[in-house]
Amino acid sequence: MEIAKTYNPQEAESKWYPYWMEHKFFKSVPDSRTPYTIVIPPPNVTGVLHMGHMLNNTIQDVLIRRARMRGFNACWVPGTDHASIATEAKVVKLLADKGIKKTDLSREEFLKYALDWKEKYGGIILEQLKKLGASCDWDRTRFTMSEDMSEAVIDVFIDLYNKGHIYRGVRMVNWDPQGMTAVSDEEVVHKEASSKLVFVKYMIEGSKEYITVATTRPETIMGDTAVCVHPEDERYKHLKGKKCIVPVVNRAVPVIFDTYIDMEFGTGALKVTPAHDINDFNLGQKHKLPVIDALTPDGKISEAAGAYVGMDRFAARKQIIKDLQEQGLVEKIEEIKNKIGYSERTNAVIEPKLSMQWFLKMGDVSKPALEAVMNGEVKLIPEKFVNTYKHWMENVHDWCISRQLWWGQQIPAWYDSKGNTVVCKTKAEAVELLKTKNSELKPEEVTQDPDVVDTWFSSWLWPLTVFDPKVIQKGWDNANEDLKYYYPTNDLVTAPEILFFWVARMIIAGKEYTGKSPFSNVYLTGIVRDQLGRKMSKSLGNSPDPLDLIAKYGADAIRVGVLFSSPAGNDLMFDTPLEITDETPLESKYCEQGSKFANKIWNAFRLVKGFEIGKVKQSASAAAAITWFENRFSEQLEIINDQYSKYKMSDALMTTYKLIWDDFCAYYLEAIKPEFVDGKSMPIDPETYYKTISLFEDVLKVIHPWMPFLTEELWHLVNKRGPKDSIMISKWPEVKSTDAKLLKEFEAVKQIVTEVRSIRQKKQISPNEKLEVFEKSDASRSTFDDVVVKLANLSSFSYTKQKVEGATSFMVFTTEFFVPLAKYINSDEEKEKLIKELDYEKGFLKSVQVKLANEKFVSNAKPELVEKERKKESDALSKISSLEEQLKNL
RNA sequence: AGGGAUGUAGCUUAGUGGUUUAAAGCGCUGCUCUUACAAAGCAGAGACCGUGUGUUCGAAUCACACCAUCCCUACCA
Repeated sequence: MEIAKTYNPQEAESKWYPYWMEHKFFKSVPDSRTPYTIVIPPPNVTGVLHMGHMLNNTIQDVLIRRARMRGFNACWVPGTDHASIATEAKVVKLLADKGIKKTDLSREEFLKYALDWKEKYGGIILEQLKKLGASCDWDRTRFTMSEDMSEAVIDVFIDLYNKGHIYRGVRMVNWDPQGMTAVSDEEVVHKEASSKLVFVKYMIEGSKEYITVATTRPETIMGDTAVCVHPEDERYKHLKGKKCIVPVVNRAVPVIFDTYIDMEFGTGALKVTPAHDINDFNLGQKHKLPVIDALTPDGKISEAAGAYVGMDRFAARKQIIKDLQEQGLVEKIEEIKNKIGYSERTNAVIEPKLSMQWFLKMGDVSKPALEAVMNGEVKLIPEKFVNTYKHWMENVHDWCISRQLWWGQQIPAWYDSKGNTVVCKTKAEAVELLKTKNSELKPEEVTQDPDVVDTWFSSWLWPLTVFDPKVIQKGWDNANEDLKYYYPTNDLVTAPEILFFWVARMIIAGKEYTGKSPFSNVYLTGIVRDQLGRKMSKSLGNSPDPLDLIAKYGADAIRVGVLFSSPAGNDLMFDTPLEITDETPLESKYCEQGSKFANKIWNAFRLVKGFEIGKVKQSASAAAAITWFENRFSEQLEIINDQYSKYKMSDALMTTYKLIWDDFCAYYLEAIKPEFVDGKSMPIDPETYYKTISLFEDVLKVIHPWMPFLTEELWHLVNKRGPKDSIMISKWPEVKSTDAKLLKEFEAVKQIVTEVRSIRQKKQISPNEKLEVFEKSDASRSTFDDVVVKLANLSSFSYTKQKVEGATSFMVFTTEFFVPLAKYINSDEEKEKLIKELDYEKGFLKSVQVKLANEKFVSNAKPELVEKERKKESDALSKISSLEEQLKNL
């Protein structure tokens, strides 16, 4: 069979993913094995795969594939999140394009459109994950708004309400005028902006005097109900009891005094707009001021404002400034920097707005969740996030959980016409309950709250309800087999930015409903940035489409590429071009390294496959190489396992990479490779051949979590396989005890080989010319002599008790080696080399001797350390005397 | 404004008081198409570990200050 010279990833990817699916290798059902479980952070139904998903899901897949091979019952639960605001916005826009207004539709009609949209587009991202090789149990695919999952959300709402954790009230909330809904504190992104600070004159009633206030939001002037100054402020003390005239609407409002005011800022006078600023609202409460809501929910000037009605808030701002300037009421305008809140979902400027909302009291429920992280029940990786977590949990505000949307779980609160409220599941129950408060109740007047709950109020149940949606109703003790088996899950892999949004809240819900945290470890990935350190985003145009990268380099290469330099919690500076356009080629050195690695392994296979088995005896070098590689493999595997256990993913990958490239390919395969004689390969002995196949299989196994497609392809080529076989379900290799002395000896072999190669390089001696090497030692033979002969291409490797004349020399550890090279020796070069080495050794010796001469070191340092230094000293001395002798002989 | 994190070769990282005078991968330079792989092989150059001051017999590693970058929290109109 002709084997392609280069690995073709596309072919393997299209072959093996369907194979895995067909044989249900991803599927998990409870059994007697120990479970290993990951629930996916459900991507939005509106989402498409981006680099963040790429990183995140590769890590999850590596963890789950390795766990599966280690004999755990591995279960990775996939699914999507309904994303209220984003999805509703998408559907509203889609309808608008068809000329349909949301307000023209009934709730049911709208939800039908939304569901259709979800059916059509909501699964795209999951299909994309398959291209990556994600080994999710697709039979368990969940959706946060499916009927059973939604019912659990409603049950939780009712339960928490009955426990007194949920309340309804008028509060200042973050209003998204584009999404036309409240959003939580966590969904507001504050960004620095340069704004105009407008100094506006407010005339004092019945006087020609005026007071100047500074504002960045002139469009809220119509909502002003006072001007506030500091009671100690000498400039304004005389205004006590006076009123001033609000411009535009010419309303007289009181001048009030409060220590809240910062006298230094602006003019020390603040216009008070209780409906549009949280602090003004508090001031208004304190001073019993009226509230005038000057804005409509969609961010336009309201009827109540009395002027500029219907104008957009930003247009109104400009217009008002212009009009005030014309009236001579603007004293000056300054440019200032301030922070402006934007909606995470729609990017609209957030408007503080008073409104009636539902809240979850966070005080009590958050305590067990804080404790779980502090006492190590939940480990955050890296640990540095514990501080951040603690800070947030100790300063947590009540959570606004209602959203003025239709796409989501409708709040199970019911009202009558007299202002009574009950919380329960069905209208029938509500009627009964309301009757106890209102004896004249007519069933038809009972209405349900039109709002839905925050999406996070549903996804915080994710690790529970993906297994048993009924757990809230039945209680943890009656949970189904799945939940009992898989919960608590093991690892959660997610981005630090949703540590509070989601992770903290899942712990809260887990603690509340099962008494247990939903996972043991939370691995927080870095943020994927470009080479300038900017977060990759659509709007910047610096984010490559992962599918394009996969098409170019192959999925395995990308998986390896993104993890090569991404330690936990540190951002990943990805190296694709700064601007992704159709013209610039999509290039990434990281991915290239990944694809070169795939090709390297592929070619190692080609070599092995080309071996011809013959009736020959195993060579000494092959036997020695096998022993060495078995030891080396175990030694490195132990390190790799340890790195995994510490979630040092990049390190585990790098160690694996070097084990394969350097040890397996560059040393092992070179050592066992049969000789070429007269342009023909000699046959290999069966023992070495079969051992090599088995070692190759071990090597494939340890890289399989990273490169599932390539390894599956080779798994089937390297040996005969049954019809249902897969490397996916093979066993992760065991660590065996290793011979440290032997490993150390081979390190010397590597150095000898390097030294000989270096001599060839310097003397321009062809790699084909065989050389002779002598080791100055009392020994007469050691295990790896034949390996040295082979790798360094020697005619002989022998031992001598005296120095060899007419030879160049080198040292490995403290042993001297000679290479007779009479015709190549150039004593000047030799001298130079020796002097350079001698200088280094003398410098080193000095640094050691300084330490040893220091009495305080000798008396204070641990005895074994002093011993070590003495050993260093004697080694250096022996090297120096040997070097000096060589110099003398030249 | 407050809090936190990070700063080690051109890039990405490892190293958290003494295992050679700082390690690796990529990149770079030079040489080699040697029959698995030029998507390769071989060799080499390259960092006084952000800056400064301390603690210590000894500091990349600990402390303090400063600088830079990033993140989080906060109502400065």
